[in-house]
Amino acid sequence: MPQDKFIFDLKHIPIFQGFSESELHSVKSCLREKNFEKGEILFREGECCNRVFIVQTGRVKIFRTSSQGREQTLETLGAGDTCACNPGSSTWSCSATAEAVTPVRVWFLSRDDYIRMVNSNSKVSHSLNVLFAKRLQSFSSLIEEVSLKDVKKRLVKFILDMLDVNSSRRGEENLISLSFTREEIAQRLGAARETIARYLSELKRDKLIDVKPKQIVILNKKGLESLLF
Amino acid sequence: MPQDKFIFDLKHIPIFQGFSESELHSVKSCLREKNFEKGEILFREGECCNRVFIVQTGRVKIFRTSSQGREQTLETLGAGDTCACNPGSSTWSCSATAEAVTPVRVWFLSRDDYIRMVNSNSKVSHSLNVLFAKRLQSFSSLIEEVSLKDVKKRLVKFILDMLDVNSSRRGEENLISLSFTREEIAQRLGAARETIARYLSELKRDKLIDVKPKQIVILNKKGLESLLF
DNA sequence: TCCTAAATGTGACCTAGGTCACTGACCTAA
DNA sequence: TTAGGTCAGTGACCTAGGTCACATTTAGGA
Repeated sequence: MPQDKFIFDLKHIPIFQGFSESELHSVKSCLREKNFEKGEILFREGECCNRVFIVQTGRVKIFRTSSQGREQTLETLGAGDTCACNPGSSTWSCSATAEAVTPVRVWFLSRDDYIRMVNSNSKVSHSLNVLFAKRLQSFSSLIEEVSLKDVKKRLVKFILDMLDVNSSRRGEENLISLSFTREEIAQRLGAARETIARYLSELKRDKLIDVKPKQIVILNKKGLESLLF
Repeated sequence: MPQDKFIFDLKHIPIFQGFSESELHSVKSCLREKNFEKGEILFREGECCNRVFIVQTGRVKIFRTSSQGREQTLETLGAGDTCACNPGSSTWSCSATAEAVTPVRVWFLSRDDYIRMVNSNSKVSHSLNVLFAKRLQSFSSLIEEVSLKDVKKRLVKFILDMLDVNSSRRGEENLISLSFTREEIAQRLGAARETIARYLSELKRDKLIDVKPKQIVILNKKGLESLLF
């Protein structure tokens, strides 16, 4: 039954955790679906921010651009992630740009429905706090990394983080299947593409990792970890 | 009447905006006061984060430290500012360190009282949303600046921002009374003390500003603004 | 299967800005 | 008044990492 499936899906979106069936039904009535091609822009920095997005499938990067065209990725959204501004903000202008890195399917909510939802259900407010707090945490780490750590450390940390995310599969504890290009990694770590390529080569030369197309194999996890300090 | 004064003070704290008298009274009953000397630590990165602070007077810097001892300031809190983590967080460990830059007087709230307050009053949740969203906005700008802008641009932006903050006094539109040391500016902008001194000299040489002890005079605002792009 | 475009590796070069090492200017306490 | 501490300015030096240029590999389409 498609109706039930919808509610089933919603139930697994973090921001709707703990919602009752009836609350989910009222959420459902506001949601619309939309698809974006790879490379399409969901919203642009400075625009009026009149929608809330929830990613169903695909990956979205949120980033800022310098006047010389360099990009810094602030966060990468995957399935279940929500991109929402503060409902009470007077300005409502987007502080960054969002681009589909792969084909993307999202649910979205108009600004008015969003405000209505927040006001009518205090659980939403609570969920938003959790969402914002997590984002703050990750922004704070990003600031520290970009400002205080060198690119090699950032890259090693990135690899180890990816390993944690990927380590679900048994028997492949040391394998990362990489869905990011070097360019994407560079933008996320605030570095140049070439620098990332260079350090990957260096780590390979030092027998800490092995680099294959779309894959990284960890050869010496302890060795990598020791580079973080 | 000191009692009334207390409530009067609370009414002007952004996080308690829109609270009724009785709500403020219940807030009041949880708050305790504490003083910190200049240089004292309010809390340290990694510690269990078991208090919420509201600054009454003085200035507090929130920062992270690299393994080599360099600091990056994340934010500077002044009178009325609140420093609170997400009440629902499972971990509750501070992601940064807070230090009194001047003598500081704060109100604080225990973790338990904080959670109780958030649960019993949905306005608090809403205030937290606003607080977090503002912080996200400023973190996001900080990431962009540190990662994509050179130090000179960051410094010019800092000067112009200070000018906005200070421009309340008539007849002194072009004067900034500086309560930050070069070191503090450097930490906030993610640069070295010497680099800040050098660029200040450069701006002075180029007749854009004049630098006096504890003061900066803007000589050519348009000229400064044109350096931002 | 081949062909083109995108993704990657690497060498050469250059510069922003960090670090070190001084000097001088204040300020406060004895 | 002086001595010690903090703050600020500046020169010398060095290096992480950005940019440019090019060769090479990989991956989808037709």
